[in-house]
Amino acid sequence: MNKNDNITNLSFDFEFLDKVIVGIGEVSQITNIPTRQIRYWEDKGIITSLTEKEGKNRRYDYKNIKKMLLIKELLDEGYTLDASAEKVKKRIILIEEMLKKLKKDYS
Amino acid sequence: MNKNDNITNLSFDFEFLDKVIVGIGEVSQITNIPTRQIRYWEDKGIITSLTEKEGKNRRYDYKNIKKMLLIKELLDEGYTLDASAEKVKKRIILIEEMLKKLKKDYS
DNA sequence: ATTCATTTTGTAAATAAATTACAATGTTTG
DNA sequence: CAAACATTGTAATTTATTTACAAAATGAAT
Repeated sequence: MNKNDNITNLSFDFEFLDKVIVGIGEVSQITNIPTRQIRYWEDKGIITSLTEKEGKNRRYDYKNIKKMLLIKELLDEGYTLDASAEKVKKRIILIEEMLKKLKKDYS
Repeated sequence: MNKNDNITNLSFDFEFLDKVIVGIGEVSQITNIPTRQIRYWEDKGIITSLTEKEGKNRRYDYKNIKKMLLIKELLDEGYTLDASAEKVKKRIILIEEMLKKLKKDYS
């Protein structure tokens, strides 16, 4: 499969997933997590933003947005924040590996 | 395939593509199109934002970001803005149909 | 039940980003 | 070169975000 097939084959739009970065307000809308809570999680080191590299305001990549969604699910299931974060770590590693692999295969 | 497999199977993270909305600044970073130009295209009716529904500032969904990227490609190939927009319309319809279909199949 | 740690939420003042509406400058083509 | 098309500039205003303080919830253990 070649890069340009991506145009209509969304199943493999990793370029987009890889490029996309989103401000805290939009992340809040996407995930339904209050901005205040997102900042707290970041303060605790559970998620990370691209602030330093990108600008003055927080920017989150796909990996971290996904992380938030997963943590939120586990919180709802009754896990503590730390436990959720720990559990999610493993999944995130899988996601990262898959993204890396797919990036290699389809570019 | 069920909804929760999405967690590690990124090939089918349509939920994300469907939910994601991005501010004009981030769209500009993602696409390398100046914000000024994005606003101009919107003024011309070539792309649309979710401003009215969402808030005071412009928010773009996946479809419109994709549209911008495609238009940009065609502009580089020498098409005029209107011609590019017209050409892209057809591709966008395909993208929309595919998104709709995949949403139905994998949820 | 009260203590204690964890987690979420509130808010004011300052900074950063986006909007609008005006216009100016490029660019292309007949 | 004229004329339509397209991009870019910018000042003043509005909106969003940040930080840093603190106050409430929440929950578990003693």
